[in-house]
Amino acid sequence: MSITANTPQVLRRTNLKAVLDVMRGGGTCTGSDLMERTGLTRATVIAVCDDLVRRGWVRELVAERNGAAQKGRPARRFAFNEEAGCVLGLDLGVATVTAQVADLNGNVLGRAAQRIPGKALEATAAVRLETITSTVDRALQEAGLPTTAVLAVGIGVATVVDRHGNIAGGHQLSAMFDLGLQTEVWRDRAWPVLLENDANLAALAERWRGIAQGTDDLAVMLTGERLGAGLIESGRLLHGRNGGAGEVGTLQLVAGVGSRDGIARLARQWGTQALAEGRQTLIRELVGPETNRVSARFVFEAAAREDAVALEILDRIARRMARVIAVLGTFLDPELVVIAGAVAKSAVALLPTINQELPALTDTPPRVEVSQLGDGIVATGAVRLALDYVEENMVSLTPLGQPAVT
Amino acid sequence: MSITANTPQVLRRTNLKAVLDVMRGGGTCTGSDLMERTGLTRATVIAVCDDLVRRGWVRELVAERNGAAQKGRPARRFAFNEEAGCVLGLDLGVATVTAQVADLNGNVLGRAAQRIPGKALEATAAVRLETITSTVDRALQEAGLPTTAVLAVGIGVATVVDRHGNIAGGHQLSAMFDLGLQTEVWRDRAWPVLLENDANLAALAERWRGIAQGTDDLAVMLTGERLGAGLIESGRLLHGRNGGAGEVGTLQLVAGVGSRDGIARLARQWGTQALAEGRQTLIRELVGPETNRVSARFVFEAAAREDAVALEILDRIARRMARVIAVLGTFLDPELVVIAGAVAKSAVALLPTINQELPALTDTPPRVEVSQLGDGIVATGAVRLALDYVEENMVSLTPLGQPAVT
DNA sequence: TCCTTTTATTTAGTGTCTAAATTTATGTTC
DNA sequence: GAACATAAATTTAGACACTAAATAAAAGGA
Repeated sequence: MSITANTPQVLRRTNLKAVLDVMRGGGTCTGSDLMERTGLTRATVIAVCDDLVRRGWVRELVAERNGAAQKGRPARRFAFNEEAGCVLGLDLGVATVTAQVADLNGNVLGRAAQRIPGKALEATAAVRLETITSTVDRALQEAGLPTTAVLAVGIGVATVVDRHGNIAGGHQLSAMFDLGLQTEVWRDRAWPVLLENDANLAALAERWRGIAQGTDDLAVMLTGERLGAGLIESGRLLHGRNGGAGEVGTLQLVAGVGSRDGIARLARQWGTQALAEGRQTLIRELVGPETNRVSARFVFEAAAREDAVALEILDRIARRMARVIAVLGTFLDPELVVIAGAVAKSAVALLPTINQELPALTDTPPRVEVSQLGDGIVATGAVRLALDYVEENMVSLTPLGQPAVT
Repeated sequence: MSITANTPQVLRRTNLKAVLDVMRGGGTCTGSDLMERTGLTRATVIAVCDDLVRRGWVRELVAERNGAAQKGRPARRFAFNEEAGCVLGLDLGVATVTAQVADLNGNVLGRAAQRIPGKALEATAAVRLETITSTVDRALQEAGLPTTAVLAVGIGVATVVDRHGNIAGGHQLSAMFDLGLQTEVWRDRAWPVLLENDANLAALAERWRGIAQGTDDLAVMLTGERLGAGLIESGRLLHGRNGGAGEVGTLQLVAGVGSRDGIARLARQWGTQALAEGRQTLIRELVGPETNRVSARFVFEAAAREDAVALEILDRIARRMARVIAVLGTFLDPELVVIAGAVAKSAVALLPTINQELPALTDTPPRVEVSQLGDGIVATGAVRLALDYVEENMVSLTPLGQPAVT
């Protein structure tokens, strides 16, 4: 069991990959472009391209005289064939299933979302699986693609997943998501299924399409009902021994530092408490006189209107977040911490307090930003995860509508 | 700028490396052994071995009839040539310089240690460099090796170092160690110099020769006057954006959680305090009546003799360590946390309390152990760092006493 | 039409591997 | 000791993948 390369064909595979890496991400390439970017000779580059076209990953464009007068023999133009297949990104929440279908450049071709019917927490595995499959099928239908087009499926779940994609038992919600997605379900569809923690996928998403582009060291706090962090160091996700890395929610440190609860739950909790104490606040108006069912939204709205009680709640939340971020910053030294999740939009209000608190808590406060990616963040990360898999294994996968090629 | 492989020679280089990886770590190999371990054919394996012998990294042993009667043509026997060069591991402390010389299997051939003359904190760069060089030369002399035998130098420093081996400015002690070791000093000796944080090297050492062998996810708390952690996830050191990962000392969280100070300093501090308060304790006897200069050793010794005040101090230290370990465990999910450093031996006394405290602080308490490596831990890690470099670059380096080979 | 430019393609040569045949150096058996 | 068995090394032939250099193709411009 060691790093072995044997046949000369390994060389070709390496070069196939090198050329694909250059081509991917759009734009057309000429042989000369590829020579420059890969360092290979023209003969090799063309041979590799022909190989890729034959395999279906690349298409050759008809030589179009493109504007500017060009001397010399026209170059053959190649482009990555983003339609050689698609990937699926799933966000399995406690109550909702979200699916995205994307082509191999990551362009979203279809979306679907469904609630788990009935009481989500009590749903059986069968009901859950049924919902997942039908959501996937709807998204594929919208994209106009058959199940055979799917090259990989990335799935985000709200529990601990180790680095091999196995759900770690004994954790909160672990039973709920341990549905045999990798092996049993979709066995007939033969999809490679990649499970990952939702906060980790949020981190992939921020680095791919969010505010963390170009950042190799970051933490994304995915907050809502729960609180979890996705950690990327040197461009790689951190999992820890059992996938528990970033599970800041399980930290029960001295009062106030630990926080099993996300921003939304804290806002609701403390808002409800304020009402129960009969305090004078706009939250009462927003909730209505009849009930005490505070939602996070009401607290943030009241705060936006300068309500003192709501502002105090936000202040408490921000201080708690600052503490968690300070610890993250000290232990991992990320370049950037992103606050993401259901309440990200409202979280902008927390930034001033957080940034004000941080210097007192750590010598090297990280930059803190709020995510702009919105609801689809986990599904987007799941798409990225699936794309990573496909890109890594392209040479051994068979693209859509192509016979197997050796 | 992309992953490129071109000539068929790349294949050979990969296979050279594969064969070396099998051979390294002692023992002799026959062609058949290598065939099995690398998956290459006999013809290739022999060709690669001949190549390695020619380059000087491998030596062929005289065919010795080894005990058991062997049918067939005797196999040629090859062994990694651990004397093809050596590496240097340095531990630059605030007041002391420690050097180890090791062969390419990591066997220590020479050691030396020297104190920085005069007041260490006030020593000039010139004095410091002089001490370093003379310590190195002594160690080489003991090993009986010329400076030309050195293939790489690993250096541990007690400050923040980023993943490229650059000392991050603006940190505690950063100026003290930023001596131009990589470029200016030893320019004439042309050694590759690899700088790394001391706690990180302690982590490498524990994984190589210590209690963490076979562990891919671990944290090593290097504690003494300072407190720093070396973090390994999935077998790789974590640095963070600026190398600050693991600098738990800079954490100024709510009372008691932060800890700029290591175990030794806390023991001294709290011991001194107890004396100042005039409490009845064995520490007084150990220190002597004349003075109040408590050292950590006295506190631990008093505790070993069941002194109530000393035991209370140990309890406080253990609780503080438990908090830091709990945070580490929660954020990074290591398999193992090792307590190392000057006070490691005494730290055994802390284990019961730490293990008792942990479950209340985190849902997933890591295993906690005490290092057995002793004083040389950082230098050992530095040797490992240098070996890693040499092993990675073996194909492009020139071993001792060999002409350059292409 | 001829020249220049840029690119593609072909050809010859080299390095590396595998697979199969051959040789070598031993032990075993009669 | 000759014949046989065995395990390993070595040689040979063939397959690939690459480079480098020569050749061919497809344009624009004088």
